[in-house]
Amino acid sequence: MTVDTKTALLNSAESAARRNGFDGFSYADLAAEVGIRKASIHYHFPSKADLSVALIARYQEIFRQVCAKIDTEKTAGGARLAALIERYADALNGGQSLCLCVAFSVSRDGLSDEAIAHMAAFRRMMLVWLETVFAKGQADETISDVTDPKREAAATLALLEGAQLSARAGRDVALFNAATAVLQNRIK
Amino acid sequence: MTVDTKTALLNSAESAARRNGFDGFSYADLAAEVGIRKASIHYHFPSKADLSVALIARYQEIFRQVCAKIDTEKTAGGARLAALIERYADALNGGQSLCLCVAFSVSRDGLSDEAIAHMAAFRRMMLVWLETVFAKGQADETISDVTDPKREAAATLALLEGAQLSARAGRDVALFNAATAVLQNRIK
DNA sequence: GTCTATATGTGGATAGAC
DNA sequence: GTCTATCCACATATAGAC
Repeated sequence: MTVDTKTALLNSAESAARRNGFDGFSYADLAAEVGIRKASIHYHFPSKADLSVALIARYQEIFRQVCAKIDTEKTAGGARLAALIERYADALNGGQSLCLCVAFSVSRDGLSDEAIAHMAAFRRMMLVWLETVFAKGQADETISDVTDPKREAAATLALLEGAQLSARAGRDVALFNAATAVLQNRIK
Repeated sequence: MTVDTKTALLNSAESAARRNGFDGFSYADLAAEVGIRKASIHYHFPSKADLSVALIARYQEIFRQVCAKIDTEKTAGGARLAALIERYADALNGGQSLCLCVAFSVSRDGLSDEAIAHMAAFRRMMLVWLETVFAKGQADETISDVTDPKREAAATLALLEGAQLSARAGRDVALFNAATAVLQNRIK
């Protein structure tokens, strides 16, 4: 199935941003991949800041659906947590890609205030969801040693992002698994 | 006390890199801060890749000393872990800076293979040290719920780096403390 | 919507005088 | 060691034809 130019640009940009960071690709790169001239991109996204906002907004919406899907497919807290960890592992693409939120976290410019606000909103969304997951896992005893669900949520998001970072740095998914092994073992 | 030009350049570059990433500063920036012309920088560091290697090599050496100092000042495993966490918190500079290793992990180019190898060596060094810390904390019972020291080490390094990332993204040190609260509470 | 052509800025890097 | 001057590549962005 073919996608419209705007979607093709978003797909290409997201892939590039997750591989090299938001400052790590240019309109020329996108143009080459999508098959139009770089000037044409400005018709869809007048500035690169506009593109950054569109990217992170779409990403947040996708993850909202991902979490919702996990909620319908899994009932146990532990199973839901395991599903999210797997999602973060898959996002690595063999050690080449990062979660868009992690990739954006290090870019210096190009990111408008609006994009930064979206990033914060994304993290808040994930924290809320993770908190309910840990609360459920504590109640149904599918996650061991749960103290405070809110704190567990904050620790888990940081752990997943940090594990991605070291895996990407070493171009080795095994590093992600090593960093998340303790967490995985808490899942019954 | 005044420092020589080369050291001043390294200091300025490290600060800039930890704030904005390795691709987030230019020779022009360094020149302005140090007070020489940018062409002069090439005398000390012919290419920016040379600068990246010098930066990460110096950083690893500093941390080798940091860990050694902690080992002499603290004996309990828990106290040693607490000291490292505090070091990572301080490195945030109120939410503006990252550990150089984290900052480098997201840069795309400019980093030579040599610099990447140094980064991997830095992480390995920290993992080895953390493993001994957890082993000690398990033995002297100053860290609770220690399962496998090697896995705990991998999880802790990822957690610290991830916690820095979210704190930097939100420009708020409280986010670092929130993410590390569970770990902190395991220290007796 | 996409094109060609171009403006404008900034990056790292070099040559050669002092 | 540091300077001035300059080069070249590449970035985002705009104007205007089709």
